[in-house]
Amino acid sequence: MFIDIRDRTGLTQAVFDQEDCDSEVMELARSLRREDVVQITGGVEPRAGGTNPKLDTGEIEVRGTALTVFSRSNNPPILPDDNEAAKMAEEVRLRHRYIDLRRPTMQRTLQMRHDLMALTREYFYNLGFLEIETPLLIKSTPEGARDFVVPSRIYPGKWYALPQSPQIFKQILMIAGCDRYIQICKCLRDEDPRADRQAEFTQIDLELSFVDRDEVIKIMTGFIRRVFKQLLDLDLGQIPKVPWQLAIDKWGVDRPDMRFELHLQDISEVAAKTDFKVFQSALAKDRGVVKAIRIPNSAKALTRKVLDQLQDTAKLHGAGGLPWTKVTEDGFEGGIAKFIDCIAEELSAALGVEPGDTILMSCDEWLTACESLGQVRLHAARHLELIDTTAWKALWVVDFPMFKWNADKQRWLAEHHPFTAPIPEDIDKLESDPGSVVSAGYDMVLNGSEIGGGSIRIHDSEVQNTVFRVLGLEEEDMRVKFGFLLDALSQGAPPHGGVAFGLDRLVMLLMCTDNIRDVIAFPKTQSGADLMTEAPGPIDQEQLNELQIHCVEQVAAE
RNA sequence: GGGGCGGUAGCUCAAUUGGUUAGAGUCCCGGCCUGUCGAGCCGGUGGUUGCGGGUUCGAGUCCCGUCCGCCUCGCCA
Repeated sequence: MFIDIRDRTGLTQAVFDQEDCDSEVMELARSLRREDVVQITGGVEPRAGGTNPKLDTGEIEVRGTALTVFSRSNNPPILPDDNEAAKMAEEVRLRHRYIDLRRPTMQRTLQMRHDLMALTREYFYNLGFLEIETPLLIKSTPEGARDFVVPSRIYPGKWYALPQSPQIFKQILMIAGCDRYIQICKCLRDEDPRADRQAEFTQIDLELSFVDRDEVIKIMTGFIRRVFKQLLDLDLGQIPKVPWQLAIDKWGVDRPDMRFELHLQDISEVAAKTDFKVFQSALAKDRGVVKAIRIPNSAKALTRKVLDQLQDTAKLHGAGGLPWTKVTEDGFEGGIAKFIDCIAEELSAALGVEPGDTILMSCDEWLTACESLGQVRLHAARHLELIDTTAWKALWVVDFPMFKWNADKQRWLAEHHPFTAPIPEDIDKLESDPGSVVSAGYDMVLNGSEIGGGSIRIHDSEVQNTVFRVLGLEEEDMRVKFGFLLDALSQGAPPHGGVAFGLDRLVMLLMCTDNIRDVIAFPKTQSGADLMTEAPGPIDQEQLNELQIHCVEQVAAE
């Protein structure tokens, strides 16, 4: 009579034999069913009937002499089995989360998440950081994501917001003389979730006084290297700083995946020598460029169908199309070959092509051309399996532009957030030429995923006012919404800066999953529902009355 | 808010041009066997085909609406 017993550390076999225990125990053991909760008393011994190499505990077994049944389980709707779970609809796993979490992988993930949090606190506490909590019920601030909102009972018609991040509070803590702050905190943004994004997520949030960009980067580099060394026994090595402009130029994204090559190259000069209208009209644009990537030995793999899919990718990201050609012994063939034959030699030399290569191109205004081809680069690499999945490539992206122009709203938006400082030499240009101002922000990127970012903040209320003005916030509006911050800044504010790391995404990387729900004990679905508790749910009329909230439209169902 | 894919037994799936009583594996229950560990053999329970309409002699299948899940664009300072 064999029984697999499982706890959070793993699986062990127990055996009940008439030679070891009386018939009552035998009978009770025989009555055991899946997921019953038991206590087994007995000796640990080498297995009598041969070992099982597939189990960590395959060489031993517990020979039961006594048995207590703490609790019986109904027949479980799903099994806590990693292989089963891989095939199962995620919906049913989320509905029965208490069973799904029993799976070995889930237990390991929860352990990993805990280890990361413990390590984080230890690392920063040792550097003199203070863990300080900030409020959950706060004032709604403009800009940024949509706020989750909580009605006030005491002030009918007024609302709290839940924090999108503790940003302003941690800056105020610096002004309050707290020097070094850390918090592992929940952040809430009422935006549609994604595979790697939840409305409710966890941040490793910190802020330091009297630092410059490179000091923050140094501390965080030490942190992330420690994380991977301690949790995965992996040395990330030196972490290079890449200016934003170079990142876009070379990889076509502000979070480059450096685990594979396929760099974007600028072929504007050569392309200008053709009569190809598509190139010519792109080059005629302000900052118009022609970019190309060379994909070695891909002529066969990149079939017409695949190229069409890549073209869809390019179009989705703003390009008009995806000019391409293949390289043969006899020159270019297919795609736009006939338009660029005239520059075949020059272009081949510039790109260093060889027969069997495919050349993919984009042409447009610089940012669009780079970004669309950057996405093509990613998709092509995935399709051709060029990504070294055992590699770990981290970098810092620095020198972001301070603002980006939003054509729809016809105004400047903060690239990072409105409290980010410009680099000192660009302060004069804030109002005269906002588009050229470089910010003191920094993002850490690991394997093409942004895992953290931050900036040196503005610690001068005049500069802060100027930035608000550039962002088109009215003077009066500023007073109402950020008056307390401006007041604080004018009461002696130290230079300060900080960073926030996405805890969930870090655990995703550590556990090698691309599903954020796998690293959160009780996650929500893509429509923000908790399938286990069925939140969000209705509330009593009495509660509504108390809050003086009247629902205009009753929900039809029920 | 837009696009794509999906929803049939507890779970994973099948079901011909619309056609008999919606099947299989697994799980579960019972029996036999058994130092088993992906056990084996025999038998059994289990279904409002997500929901609501419509077309039809007849709908899992076709049409309309709706709900839910996943991926994705917008969005995510």
